[in-house]
Amino acid sequence: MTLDALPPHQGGAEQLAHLLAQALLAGHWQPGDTFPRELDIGKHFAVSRNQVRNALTSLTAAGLLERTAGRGTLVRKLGEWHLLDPLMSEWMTGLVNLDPQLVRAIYAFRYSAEPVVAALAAQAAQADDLERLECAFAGMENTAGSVDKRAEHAEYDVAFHDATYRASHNLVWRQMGHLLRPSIMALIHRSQHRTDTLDDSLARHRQVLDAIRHRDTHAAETAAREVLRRTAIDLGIVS
Amino acid sequence: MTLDALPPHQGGAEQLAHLLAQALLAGHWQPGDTFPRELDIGKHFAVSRNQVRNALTSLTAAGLLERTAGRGTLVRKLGEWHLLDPLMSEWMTGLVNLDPQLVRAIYAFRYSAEPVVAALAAQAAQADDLERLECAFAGMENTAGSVDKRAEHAEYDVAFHDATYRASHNLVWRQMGHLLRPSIMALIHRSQHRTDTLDDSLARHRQVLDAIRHRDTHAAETAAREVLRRTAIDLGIVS
DNA sequence: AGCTTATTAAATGTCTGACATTTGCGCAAG
DNA sequence: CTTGCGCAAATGTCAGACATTTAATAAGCT
Repeated sequence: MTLDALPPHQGGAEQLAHLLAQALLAGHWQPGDTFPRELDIGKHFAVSRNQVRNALTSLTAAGLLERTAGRGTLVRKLGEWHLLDPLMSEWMTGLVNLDPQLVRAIYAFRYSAEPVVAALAAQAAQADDLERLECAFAGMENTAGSVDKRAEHAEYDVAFHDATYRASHNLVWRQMGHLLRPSIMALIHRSQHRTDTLDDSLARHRQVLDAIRHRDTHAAETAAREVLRRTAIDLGIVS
Repeated sequence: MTLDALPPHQGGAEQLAHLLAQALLAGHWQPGDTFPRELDIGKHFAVSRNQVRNALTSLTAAGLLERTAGRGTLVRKLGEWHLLDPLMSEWMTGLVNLDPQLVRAIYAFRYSAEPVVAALAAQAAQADDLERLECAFAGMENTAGSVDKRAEHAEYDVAFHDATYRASHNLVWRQMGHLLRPSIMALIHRSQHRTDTLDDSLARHRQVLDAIRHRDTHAAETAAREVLRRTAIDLGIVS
């Protein structure tokens, strides 16, 4: 695979990393392939070798590439990616053609984890946590239905789930909130956003909120599971 | 805080990063403090500015530092650390004075997560997963009791839990296995390793193994919880 | 022919010095 | 007291040469 198919870029090693990462995530290179050389990348995008090296350092840290002196740069397979690296979430967000295997894996994780997280949140939530949750839910309500507010709605959706993870008051769970963004963003492109499904989604989210507010761990657990059942349908994972 | 208290190092930006990271994790600098400048670090350890920059790049990616041109390098607080970065696990492993808040947070995560993971493993485990689990468990048995095999025993302990995460056959859960190593290694230094507690720990691990082997999700869930109750006692989190 | 050993080419890694850019501070004019 | 200018100090960037590792190739010996 060559670099010719990639769009131009404008300034900064971060953007270059973003560009190359999205190409890798989209499967432009097969695992095991040799990635273009530093100098070639520099020529193609008209950037210095330093910028290229900085970008490739990020990709290597994220487990997307494997570099060894003399041999070159190899593309690693999906199983080796560091999915929990915050940079990965950034790169995955907004990517239309995310590997279905990946979407499914992240969903399966959320389906098993979020009920537990919601239960923890019901135990540990403070006043500010509830405020965040309510604010996010209100935003979801206000942006529901309008077609041109779909992106905004997704942001509130992300905020709601992120607030749930934060409310667990556990450092580890909290950082996992990064994974939500790409998962929820994938919803925008895959779901039809019919009115009745949106209402259903809102109702299930409200039950999570209420359960956490009433400190009902069991209800929070089942409500979170119900939200994700709705999500699975919208993602097309189950009919 | 100065660099004078740090041990010398020998070659490689990775080792330098390891050294500085452990100093940061041990709390040698307070959050908000300004970290030594690149040139000073280079002088002190007799390495080039390149090596220093490479090391600091890793620490920055892990959320330990925040660098801005002109201002300098600031130390970030514990809540900002990227605990899920594999490098962090490497750095935390073998650190004697790990922040109790961190040990507790990781333990709380495991206590809520591992029952779910064990249940998933009971559903999804294949033949090779069972083999890994049995091999690790056998290693734990063989190295129990002997004082000079404590490190080896811990390795088998890590392998057992890691095999459980792997057996869930979920890409996200699997990567979380990194967190196990520092958590379990902390056990070595904190627990008294009396014979009866070791026997008890082994018995509970065996129940997890049996439950997964028999594909009993509920039993796996409760057995994993029992293992972690034992761990909590050994960690001194509960009496 | 087959195996071992130099040689060479090609890629990433490293060093060095200079320069660019950003930030915070001091100082002076208004 | 505020504003603006300029200086100093820190990280960021660049360019070029060099070092190191790796794989392939050719030479040479048995």
